[in-house]
Amino acid sequence: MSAGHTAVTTTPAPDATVAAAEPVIVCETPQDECGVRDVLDRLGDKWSVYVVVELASGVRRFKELQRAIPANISQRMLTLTVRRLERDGLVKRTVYPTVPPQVEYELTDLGHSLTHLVKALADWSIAHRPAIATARSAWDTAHAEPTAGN
Amino acid sequence: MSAGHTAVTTTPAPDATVAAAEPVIVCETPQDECGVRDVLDRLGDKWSVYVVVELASGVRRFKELQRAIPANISQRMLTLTVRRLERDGLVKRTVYPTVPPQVEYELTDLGHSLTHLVKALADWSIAHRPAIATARSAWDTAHAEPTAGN
DNA sequence: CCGTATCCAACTAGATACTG
DNA sequence: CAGTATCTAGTTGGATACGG
Repeated sequence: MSAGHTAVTTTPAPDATVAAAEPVIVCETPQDECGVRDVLDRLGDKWSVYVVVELASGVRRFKELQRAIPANISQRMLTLTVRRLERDGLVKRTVYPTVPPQVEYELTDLGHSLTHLVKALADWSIAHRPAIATARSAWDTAHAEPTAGN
Repeated sequence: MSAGHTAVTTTPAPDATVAAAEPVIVCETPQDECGVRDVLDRLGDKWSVYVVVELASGVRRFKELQRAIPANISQRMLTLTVRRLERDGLVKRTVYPTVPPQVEYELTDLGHSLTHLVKALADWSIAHRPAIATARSAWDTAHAEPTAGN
C-alpha cells in the first residue's frame, strides 16, 4: 500500500505527488466508473439479492419466494423485484394458464452467473464482518456525544 | 426453509419436483442471507463505489475526491460517504492541523480488499452489459403500452 | 393464487448558507 | 479548505384494497 505513512511530523503539507500508485481498478470510461453502478443498481435494492439467492437453489413459485424470504416482503415489493430481474434477463418467468393461476420463477444463465458474484460478496462479508464490527464500535466510541458526563 | 414442499398433489401443472438442484449459495444463517446485505448496504448507496475506486489509486484530499467523481457530488454527500466508510474501517482519515486545514483520505487494508470485490463487480458488469441491454429492450418491446397504434 | 393500484411513511440526495 | 446545518425534492418501501 504505498509507503505513504501519514507523515506525523508537523508537515504543513505532505507531498501530494505521492498519490496514484497502483491502478487497481482501471476504467475505460471514467465517467461511467466501469459500470459497476449497473450491477449495484440491480443488487443494491433491498430484495433482489434475497430472490437471487433463493432462486439459486431452484425453481420457485411466487408464494414460495415470498415465504422463503426472511423479512416479510410484501407482494408489491416481490412483484417489483422479480419484474426488474426479469426485465434484465436474470430471471425467467413462466405462467401456467391454470385455475388458480400458477407462476414459476427461475434463474436464467445470466442469473446463474450473477450467483457467483453474490457468493463473492457473501464470502467477503463473512470474512471481514468482525473487522467491520470492531472498527464501527471503535468509531462510535470515539465519536460519542460529549453531551454530559457520558 | 425446511423440506416443506407445499402439497403439489392438486396442482395439475408442471413437475415442481425439478427444483432444488445445486446449492450454489449456502448460508449458515438463512435469516441473514449470508450477510450479503452488509456489503450491499455499504456499496449500495450512490457514491461509496466512486470513492473506493478513486481511493484505490492512492491518497486523496477532500477536494480532489470531489473533483474526481464524475457526477457532481455535493460536499454534503461526499462527507456522509467518507464518514460511513471511515466508520466501517474501510477508509483512513488524516487531518493536518494547518491553515488552511488539510485532510487526506486513503484506503485501509480492509478497504483495499474491498477493491477486489469492486473489480469483480465491474468485470461482470462489462462482460454481461450487452446481454442485459438486449434482454431489457426485448422486455420493453414486449411490454410496450398497447395504448394506440404505437 | 398472482398481480396491480393507491396512498402514505421513511430515507436519500441536492442546493444553499454559514462556521472553524 | 473542510465541514456542518437546514430545508426541500425525489425515490423507495410498506399497508391495504381490489381485479383476473
